[in-house]
Amino acid sequence: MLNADAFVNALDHAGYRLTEPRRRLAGLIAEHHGNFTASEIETEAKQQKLGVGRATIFRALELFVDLGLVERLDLPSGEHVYVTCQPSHHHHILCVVCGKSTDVEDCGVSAVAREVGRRTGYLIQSHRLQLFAICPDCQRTRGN
Amino acid sequence: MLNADAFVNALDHAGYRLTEPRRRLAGLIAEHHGNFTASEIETEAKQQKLGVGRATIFRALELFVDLGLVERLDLPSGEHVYVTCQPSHHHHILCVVCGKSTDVEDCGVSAVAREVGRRTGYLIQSHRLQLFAICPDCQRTRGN
DNA sequence: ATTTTTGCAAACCTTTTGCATGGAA
DNA sequence: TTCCATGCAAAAGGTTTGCAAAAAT
Repeated sequence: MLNADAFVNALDHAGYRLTEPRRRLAGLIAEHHGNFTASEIETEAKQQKLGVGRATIFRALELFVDLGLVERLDLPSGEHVYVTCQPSHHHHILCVVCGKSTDVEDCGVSAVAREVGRRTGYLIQSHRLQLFAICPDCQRTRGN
Repeated sequence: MLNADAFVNALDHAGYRLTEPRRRLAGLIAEHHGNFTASEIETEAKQQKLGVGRATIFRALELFVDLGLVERLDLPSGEHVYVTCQPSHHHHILCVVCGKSTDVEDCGVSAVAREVGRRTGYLIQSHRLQLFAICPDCQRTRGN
């Protein structure tokens, strides 16, 4: 979980202007512990009368993705969701109940990728692993 | 690579009607060695004057996905592409140059998923691995 | 001052849906 | 003949873009 300052600092550090809309969106995003969609952000911004337009939301999200603070994931349903994350190579595990997302370090996926490359003759450039699961909290709640 | 008959047989076996639009789309899809988008299929259908509507294309693709003959993947760009595949659990390796797709068996990913589950306390439900690479043919062609 | 950023609205693209017609079983 | 499937056109989402106005440096 990142706080709003992390976003603002990253913007500043990368030479982007620290505008009010960006600060407000940083605040909104930082409040999310799970995944979120662009339109959820839009709805929240509207409810809280933050006065930021749709386009600005998409532009800010793209910016945060570029800065590596946010990642866009594709659910099996095809829906696009965003999650905040640390800016390093990693994978994501998503709770299918509450939507919470956790970063996962490599855990051997790279080795698997390398192995597949050897077997198939493909020259692996990159890989993505997505895990869908039930988080500890939701396991307790639902008695699984 | 599946041929058009495989699609037709699968439809028949599952009790779906063997209509002309479905046969034609099966033929179109079978011609694809790499990935393809719904709108590519639409364009091709239009060029070849197959007389199948957009809606029918989406409905047929959904059907083929349900039958496990086609899978929908999400590229990092967010674009949705389809690939033909064998109906069993597996992963995909996509050539970033020519778009060709190859099925990959497990190769240890399940073990990784289990390991992650143990470490994080999440109860893993499913996983997806996508590999982006350069296929042997394209390696030769480009002298990599 | 200068340049970036914003909001708005419209455009765009992909996918879905309603419904009358047509075709398979 | 009875449903299932199709085509069309419209609707529905989600995302991007053009541009003049506003804000940050």
